[in-house]
Amino acid sequence: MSPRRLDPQIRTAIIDIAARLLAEEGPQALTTRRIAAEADASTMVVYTYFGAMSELVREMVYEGFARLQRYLTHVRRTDDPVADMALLGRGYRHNALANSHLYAVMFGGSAPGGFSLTEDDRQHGRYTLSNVVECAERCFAAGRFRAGDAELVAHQMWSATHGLITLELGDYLIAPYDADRCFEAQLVGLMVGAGDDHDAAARSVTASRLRFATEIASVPMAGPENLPSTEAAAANGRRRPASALAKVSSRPAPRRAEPGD
Amino acid sequence: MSPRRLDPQIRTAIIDIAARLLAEEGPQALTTRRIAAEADASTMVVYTYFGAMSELVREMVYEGFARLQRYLTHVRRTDDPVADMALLGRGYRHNALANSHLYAVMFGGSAPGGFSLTEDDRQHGRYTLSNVVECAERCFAAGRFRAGDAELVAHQMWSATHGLITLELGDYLIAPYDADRCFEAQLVGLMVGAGDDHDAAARSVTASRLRFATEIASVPMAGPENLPSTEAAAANGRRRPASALAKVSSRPAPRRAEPGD
DNA sequence: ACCTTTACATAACACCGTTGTGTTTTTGAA
DNA sequence: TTCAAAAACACAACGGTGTTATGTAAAGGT
Repeated sequence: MSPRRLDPQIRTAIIDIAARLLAEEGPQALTTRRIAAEADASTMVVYTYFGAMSELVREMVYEGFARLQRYLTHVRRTDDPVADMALLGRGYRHNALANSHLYAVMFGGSAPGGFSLTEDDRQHGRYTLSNVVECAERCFAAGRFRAGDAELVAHQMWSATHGLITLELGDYLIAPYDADRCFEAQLVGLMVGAGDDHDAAARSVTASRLRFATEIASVPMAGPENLPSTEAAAANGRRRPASALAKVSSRPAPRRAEPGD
Repeated sequence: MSPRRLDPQIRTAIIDIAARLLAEEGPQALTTRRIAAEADASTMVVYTYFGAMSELVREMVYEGFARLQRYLTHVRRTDDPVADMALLGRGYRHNALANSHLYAVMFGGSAPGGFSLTEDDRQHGRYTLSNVVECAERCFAAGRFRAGDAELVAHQMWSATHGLITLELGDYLIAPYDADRCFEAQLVGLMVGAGDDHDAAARSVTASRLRFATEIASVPMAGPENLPSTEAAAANGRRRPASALAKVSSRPAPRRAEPGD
């Protein structure tokens, strides 16, 4: 027996290409033929390296959860836990807007290539809530939130923020009730709903706005090349291999307003 | 000149079939060939009657907004406007769960047949908020909500409820933090966040739960046959024309828990 | 050097939305 | 009543999708 091994660099290159296509041109650009063309290969690469298109999408979903987690873990624990909580919300929204197409896949919005979330995938998503749960407990300890179930509070923060973001990505929030305005109001409303005093909540939300630039926007976010099961392959200096059909790309990803004011 | 007119009954029959396919088998069953087969016709019917698949989807989206509006307008205006507000939320969720696939299309979740929302479509969606805005104003007048922007409050109610529903439809909310529990907690949290006293909010939310059966669950919701531009055609007694390939249908729409407990 | 196992390319299959190409049917006017 | 124009409709095709069968070339342990 003497098989022939897969090239891990090709695997990461495929993920890189797919992530770029999803980010720049949306889910309808995520086709096996398009990916193969960008990689100067045949459509078989998707099946030899991932088994199916949906598994390739799943790899990107994992990367998406990892990025979200990275943002949330960069929120510092200060003596104003309500401001920390608001900043977690800002980080969540920042990640969703920076990777809007991927966010839609992660939370059931779109399903390119027949992809569907498994229970394991969803558990990855719920795991990121642990940051919020811990922060809610600190809000309890500080006497800012009404004593209760921290995990339940975290779910309320999550669902409300998720809803605002999906409406925003669906272009449902327009002036004068644009996403930024609704988000700021929602942050205060969530803190008050959890038990905080209105004026204190407003002050903490304002404080979190100032921390956004240093704790969220500046988080080093490497490209999709370093993924799970990527190991080395980063020592290689070249970028992607300059595809044959580098067509002028229909439209270069619609510019969206950044959340951090 | 002497053209040949379209049969309005066929048009409504197509919409009926498409709505049933979407509801029972999801967006992936909404294909021109499948619709044509169910209608014992060729795929051309979709194009002669609707121009394109996306326009047929648009008709169903309009019906979806009409149903949502019908639920919301059946919430009575009582002397407990906070309970009215909570019941609006229950009606919103009830409609979303009863027409989950359609709800996903209405708010950007899925896009069968290359459908995409136009600004006019979204305006239909925003219009249903007027019920909530009016209710928020009554909450202000009753001294229950902190004085402010009724439309902004309505947006907070909307985005939070929408977020919980999309997470619920994506199977992200599981025990012990299942959708019902999160929703009840969210209702109270939203009212408190808008300025209501916690105990008063809890009482009103509980009161709204009792009103659900009579004001929401019992709303007469006719099938998709009476749609805009349907006019008569209802005088016809027959149902759909018993398609040739009434295959045993993969799975009969997953059963979901009802919100009104 | 060999031989097995696998990667890979090519082409095909079944499906999709859409669109030509005819034919059939309706319908207002002569 | 007859006629002809215009549109509905069926059929088949076109370009696209994910996936798979088939053949070939290359890699690696013996």
